[in-house]
Amino acid sequence: MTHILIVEDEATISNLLKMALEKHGYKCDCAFDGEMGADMIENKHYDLILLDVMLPKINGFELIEYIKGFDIPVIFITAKTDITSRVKGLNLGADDYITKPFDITELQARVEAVLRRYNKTSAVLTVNDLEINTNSRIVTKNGKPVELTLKEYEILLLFVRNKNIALYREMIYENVWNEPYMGDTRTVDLHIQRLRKKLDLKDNIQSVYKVGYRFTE
Amino acid sequence: MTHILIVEDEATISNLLKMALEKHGYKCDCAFDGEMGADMIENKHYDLILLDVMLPKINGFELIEYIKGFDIPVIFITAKTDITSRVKGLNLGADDYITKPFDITELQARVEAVLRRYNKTSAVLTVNDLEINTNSRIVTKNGKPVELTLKEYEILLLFVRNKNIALYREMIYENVWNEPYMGDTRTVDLHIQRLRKKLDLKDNIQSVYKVGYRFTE
DNA sequence: CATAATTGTATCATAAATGTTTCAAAAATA
DNA sequence: TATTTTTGAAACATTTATGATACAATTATG
Repeated sequence: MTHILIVEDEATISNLLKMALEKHGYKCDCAFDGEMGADMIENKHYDLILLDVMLPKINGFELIEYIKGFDIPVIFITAKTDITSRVKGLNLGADDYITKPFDITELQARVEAVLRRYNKTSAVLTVNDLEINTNSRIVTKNGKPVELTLKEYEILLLFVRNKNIALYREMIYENVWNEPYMGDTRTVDLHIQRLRKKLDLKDNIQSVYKVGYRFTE
Repeated sequence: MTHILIVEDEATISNLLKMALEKHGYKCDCAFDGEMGADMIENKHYDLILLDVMLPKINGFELIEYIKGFDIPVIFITAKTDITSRVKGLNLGADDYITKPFDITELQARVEAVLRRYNKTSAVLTVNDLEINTNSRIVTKNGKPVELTLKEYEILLLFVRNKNIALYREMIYENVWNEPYMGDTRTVDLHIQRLRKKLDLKDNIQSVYKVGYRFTE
């Protein structure tokens, strides 16, 4: 389980981040100021820190200095307008940054990229004759590349990362679309049908009546 | 991973350097005076040292003397006005120098040049019939030189160094332009179209719908 | 200072992705 | 088995992204 610490004083943003990341299988804790952040880092292991620059008590820059000794990757959160702070953050050793307001999908991609860089985990997911390269975003079936759209790709990724688990339509929708599921649409179904067709996954992607879908090997 | 030590007492400059270099894939540490620099060199391997002449405690000239035994290339940082120190530095064994205030792009080019000289790594990147000489900045296609503008050249370099990775527009922009990407412009797209046209890279530079572009062989 | 080269914006056309609707097929329920 | 509900499949409409071109603005160069 990958643990992420979110150091951010605005609860709205903090919660948004937490929800988005936990949906993708990360465990998140939140600290609301720099001091609290420092405390938490001391008492528990984290694999990644998301750090807002403008914090009460200890600010982001000071905290980064403090974190340095722990060898934990850091992604800075900063306002789009506040260029100088962002620059400063990177200087001090943040591994990446993301600007507010941010695109959740991109944030997730960056979190993964930073974690990959640190852990040297593979960027390639394999299921039978199916291969997903999360660096190049190229998907191959029996070695042959198959063009997937963004939604298709993200649904596939969700499935592969949640093998043998029946996923509710709601989960799928909220994970991929990053917005609340209002029910009664067939959008998810349609995309899954297209996925099945393109990758010949009739047997792997099973529909779970009244619930959603399940991916198996 | 190439490690660079920045020995510089002004945090602003130090940070600027670190940011610019880390964006281009170098890992940087900072020392804030000569003594600290000497310590760090003793305890860790560095591939290159950026060294300010005017330092507290031990000054740059003394430190250079000390470094000599380690066989690490050095680039001197010096004020524009202070020509004599520059000369002195070179005499003492600096491999290059850069004057404050400096142009980031030029600095990066010099860092690469010095590292190449030291490691005797090739200055020529080759992808199929495409050749990029990073010394002369001459790009040839099937042996024939092709004129590229600065932006085109840097985008191409970024692509060649990140083969088979889907790059977000934002990443491309911030790497090449060294400033934050505000979104919703077509600038990157346009330059990529020009690159494709000039070098006939329709197949190599693929657009990744809703994401950005990807360079493949 | 004038000219040329580069870079960036605006526009339109095209292509691709997405989502809704419809109807047929399948599954559950009684 | 009949009925209801859900899913599959196809066609269509809508939205969005990219390619291409022309032109404006900026920056370099002599």
